[in-house]
Amino acid sequence: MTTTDRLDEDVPATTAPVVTRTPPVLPVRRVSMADVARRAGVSAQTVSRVSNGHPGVVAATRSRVLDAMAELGYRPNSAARALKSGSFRTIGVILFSLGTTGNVRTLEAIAASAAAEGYAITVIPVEAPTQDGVHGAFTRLGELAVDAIILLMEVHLLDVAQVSLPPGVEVVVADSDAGDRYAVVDTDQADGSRQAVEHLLDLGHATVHHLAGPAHSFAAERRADAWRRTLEAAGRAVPPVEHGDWSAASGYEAGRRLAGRADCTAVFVANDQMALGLLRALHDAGRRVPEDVSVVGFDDLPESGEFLPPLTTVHQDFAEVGRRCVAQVLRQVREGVHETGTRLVPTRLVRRASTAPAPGGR
Amino acid sequence: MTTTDRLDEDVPATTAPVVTRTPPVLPVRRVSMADVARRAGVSAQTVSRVSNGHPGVVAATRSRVLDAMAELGYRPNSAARALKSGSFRTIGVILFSLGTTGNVRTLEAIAASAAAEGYAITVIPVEAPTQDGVHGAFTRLGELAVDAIILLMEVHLLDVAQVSLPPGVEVVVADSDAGDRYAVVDTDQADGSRQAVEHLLDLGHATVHHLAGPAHSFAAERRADAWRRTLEAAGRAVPPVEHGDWSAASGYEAGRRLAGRADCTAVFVANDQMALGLLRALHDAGRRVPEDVSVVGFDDLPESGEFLPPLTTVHQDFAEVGRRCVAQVLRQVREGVHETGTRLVPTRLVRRASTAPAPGGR
DNA sequence: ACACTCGATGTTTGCGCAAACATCACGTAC
DNA sequence: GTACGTGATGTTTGCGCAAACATCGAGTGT
Repeated sequence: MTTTDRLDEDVPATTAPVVTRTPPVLPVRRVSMADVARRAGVSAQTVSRVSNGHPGVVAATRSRVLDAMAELGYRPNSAARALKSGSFRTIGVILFSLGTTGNVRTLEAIAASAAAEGYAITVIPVEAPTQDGVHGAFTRLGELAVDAIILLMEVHLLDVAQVSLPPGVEVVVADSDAGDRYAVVDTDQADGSRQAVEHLLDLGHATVHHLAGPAHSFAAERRADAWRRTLEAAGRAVPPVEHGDWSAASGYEAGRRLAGRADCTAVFVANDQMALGLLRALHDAGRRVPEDVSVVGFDDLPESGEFLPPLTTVHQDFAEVGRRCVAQVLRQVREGVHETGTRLVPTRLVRRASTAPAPGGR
Repeated sequence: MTTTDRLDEDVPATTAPVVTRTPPVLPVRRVSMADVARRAGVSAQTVSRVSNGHPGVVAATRSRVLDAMAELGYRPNSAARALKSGSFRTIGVILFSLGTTGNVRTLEAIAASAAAEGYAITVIPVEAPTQDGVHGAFTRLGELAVDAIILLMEVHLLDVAQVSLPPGVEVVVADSDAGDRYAVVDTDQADGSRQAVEHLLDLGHATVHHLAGPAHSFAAERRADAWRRTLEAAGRAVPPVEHGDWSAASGYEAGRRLAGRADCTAVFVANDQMALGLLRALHDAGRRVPEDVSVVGFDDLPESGEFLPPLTTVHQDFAEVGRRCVAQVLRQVREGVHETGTRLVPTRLVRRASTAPAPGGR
């Protein structure tokens, strides 16, 4: 330790755990339309009209009502409004985890798109059933105050988690395969993988190894499938697949195994985080990237361009996926139709410094 | 290009943009308690009692009602319930961006804690006012169907975004400084920074450079302040500060500038993403880490252990921050008290491979 | 000058639910 | 046998809002 003490005394604002209480302002019944109406000397209906911007209220009356609203601090009760209108103006997003970049970025786009449409987003994390018997509070999703649901997970996991979607609520699915039952919006996993593998083959590599995601993952399967098909279509050998769990640490482990294979000159990694770990494993094993081994990732994280070396990867347009999910689900809600089928969002390869011609050519 | 065509034809499920429509099932008025009551041959009130698990319903009646519910697919209308009870069982989380790891991880913990308490989370992204005049749909936060709000941003940004918190709603703030007005839960930024700087000084570095976050950020200020104080308390020179915007790319830029300073043997970086870019900049400049330059980050991302080299960093317990936010805000809601004051969540230094004794000792 | 139109505003009503209160059928005490 | 308690169930009511309908007054055409 050096000489400084804790610095707390100098920064009282953040460190003093002082708790002041203001007395419970006792059941302050919230001001209702009737209160505003009384104050403004009009009927409740007129307040409603002003509140909703309906026409047919003369300017003088309108401003009198607005003044009353401001003085009383009126804010409409959305429960009552929802009860009347039957709509909550809210979309539920069900997901397993916020731990993956894809989910988060998609959620962000969903939230932004929904806000632009005047909808709020309710996030519903469902727990893996690995937890002891106690399930999350949302086994009864039916009670959620949402008009529609976007499922940001694989459909079959719903069963695993022992939750069932409420009937009569519109659903759009991302990141899964259920185009026969639901409207699905997804990244074009297959085409992105094809681009990645072809890029490596074009560089002269005899074949391409693959570090896949977890076995049960739909996205991981899609990417591995497309990798295999592309190799087969080009008449190349299909090396055994390595599996990770999407984490950088699992990428490191798999990378140690791959580094040991002398024939491994090119790796297509199913996401950028695992690619990060793989890069470190190759570095530790003395295999240079890209001189000895070329690496392509999948996702294009904001920081992938700062890896050592900057990572060539498949760019996913999470924002577009989110936007389309919202557009689709709102269309279903508004038009009252239930649609099925899959819409794919294109991907594109971003070439950086982690890929190079095969050592020795071919 | 190699020989493969697009693979689409082989994977019809994900690629066929077929849209089937089922006819709008016309105003399917949702089944209400009255419907269930009629079916079960009881009164609506009895249905209500069963629905809420109230005692005083004989077993035979109860099961008759439950059967009717199941047959009709009844699910309670949360709008009506909220209208009666005055509570939505929902907490709003207001944030600027889901682009920072801290926000996301905290949000995740908030969602999990809230779910455990039977509360849902509504995410409200507010837009930076840099957008042309059009503000988000949530300028009128007052209409949100929430019982309380957790503010995951700096309070003063509310003004910047021209939104104001609805009166009468309980608020808890994270990642900001407003302990005089609100209950605040925050990471102990100052102590974490102190640990980082002292660690570097203990390793024999004459002083420590700092790559700070954006100037307007509260967290960035706190970390820079503590860095400066710790150096001053140890009687060391305080080098000029570099600034980034939290992104890895900005870390690279700042790293290029720092790499040019011969006296720079130790850098405390305000977050791990910038540290990633800084590592690459040092590498590109031929400065070895940790032999020539030691680097300490802040956050401890899941992948920070896979950087090249694995990053020594300050671990933030985002999950604990989230949990405390929920606990605090629910306490305020349930007990009807408004509290102020700040609670700090401790941090700890995680030592990995990016720090080493100063070159040449001192 | 009269009937009539039309815009501004007020009144009634019911959304689904759950407290509060009412009723009803038993059983028990004396 | 009468009175009364007890527990199960039914009835009434109103939460806050906004459609639907009612009313009212001022203008318009002839």
